[in-house]
Amino acid sequence: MSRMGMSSNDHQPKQQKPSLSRERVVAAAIAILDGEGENALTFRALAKSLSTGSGAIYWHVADKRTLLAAATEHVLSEAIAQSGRGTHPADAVRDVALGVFDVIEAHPWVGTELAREPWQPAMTTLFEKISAGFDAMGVPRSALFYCGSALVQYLLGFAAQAAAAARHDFQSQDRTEVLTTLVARWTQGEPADYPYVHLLADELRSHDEREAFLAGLDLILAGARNLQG
Amino acid sequence: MSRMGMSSNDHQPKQQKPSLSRERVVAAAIAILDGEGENALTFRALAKSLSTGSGAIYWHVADKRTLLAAATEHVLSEAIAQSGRGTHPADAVRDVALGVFDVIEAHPWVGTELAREPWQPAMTTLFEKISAGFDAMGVPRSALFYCGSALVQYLLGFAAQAAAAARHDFQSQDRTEVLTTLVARWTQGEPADYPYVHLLADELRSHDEREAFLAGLDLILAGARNLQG
DNA sequence: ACCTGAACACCGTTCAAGT
DNA sequence: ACCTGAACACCGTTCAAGT
Repeated sequence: MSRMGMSSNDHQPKQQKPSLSRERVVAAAIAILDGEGENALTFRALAKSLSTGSGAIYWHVADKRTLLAAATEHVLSEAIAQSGRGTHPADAVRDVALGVFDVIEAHPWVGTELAREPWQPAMTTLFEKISAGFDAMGVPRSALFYCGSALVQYLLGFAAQAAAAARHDFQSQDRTEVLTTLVARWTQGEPADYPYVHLLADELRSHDEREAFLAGLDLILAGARNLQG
Repeated sequence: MSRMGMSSNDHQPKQQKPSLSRERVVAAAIAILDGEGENALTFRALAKSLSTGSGAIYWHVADKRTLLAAATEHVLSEAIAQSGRGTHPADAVRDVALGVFDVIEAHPWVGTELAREPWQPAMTTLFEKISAGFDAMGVPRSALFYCGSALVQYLLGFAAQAAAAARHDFQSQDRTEVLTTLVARWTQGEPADYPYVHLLADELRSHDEREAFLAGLDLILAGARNLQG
């Protein structure tokens, strides 16, 4: 018990690089996806950021699809596992959906991945939770499946849209202008034929994303409540 | 035996190949997408099917993203333009959504494309139509945007799921088995923790796709009706 | 068991050269 | 104006060879 101090650290070992592991690979992939965008994730870039060869990565993950799924699972599973609180069942369902909303806002590439591969393991946990919520809300057994599916689809649609928006913003910064140009191109100089689209464009410029998400969610919840007993 | 007519085939004109055009390129792309799947569409395959060089295609379409968008637009726009009939406004909205449903069932790659690039021109027309429907249903102006967005997102989520399912079916034929294995992997031998997921799996095996789609749609319509002034 | 990095089999896209 | 097809700059993935 003598030996105070940092004797174990005295002669610091030469900066030895930590060995690879599946977790480190996934963590590095997430860092690239978050920091440089979806297109920046290549096995070469990943190998460089891990100071290794591109072939080494294949020892820890089967292929790129698996890597993307693992990255998605990593950021999604915890959020979903911890969500679902709320005094009323409908609040619990809202809380689960908002958990996914927040993850996608923070990591838009998760939206892309969910839109391509909806049934990640974490989404199964999500389905379980929201089904339990609908059940507690009094939705009849026979309609549980429809309600759960509808909510998941609403979520996936939001994921797709958010991811596409993030991709576009990534390369042309000016969100408002992009939108105006887009609507103008759509309506091709006949704005009178597309009054609602122009309303959409105005709302898109001013709306609060989270609020709109919740409003859509509430439509489904109201529809589900409508099915009670 | 030796001489059965066929005189109409006498001195056939020399097989002169028709010149390329944007429409022919898009049509050939659709044929490949429908017949051989999304992965089969490459500029080389396209060039071969058109008996030309891969570089020639670039004279008619800017790049692959544009080509995919044009193909999507081609199969989607007509369906959407002709849809929206119905005596009651809600029926009209249903009819528009079902139009997209049918297109995706017939061309699953449209689902993939919509999930990646939601705001194709045809989708703008769709938004216009369903907004008009909600308006006619009595939804207040301030909620039109939410209702339209929610319906579009539900549609996009369905598109993503249908496309993913089609991709999986494409390479492993046995739909039922794929599903069972998937659910088994998700629930990792603790089926008691995932009762609703097992319900989902059972329903997925037996449900009618169109009916489920409509049921989810009606949740949103019911929610919207709930907003009536 | 784990890592290296060159090599392979593709891609989308470009472009000098042809008609 | 339109087409050709080789060439370029990437990819994901493999694999003999190293430790």
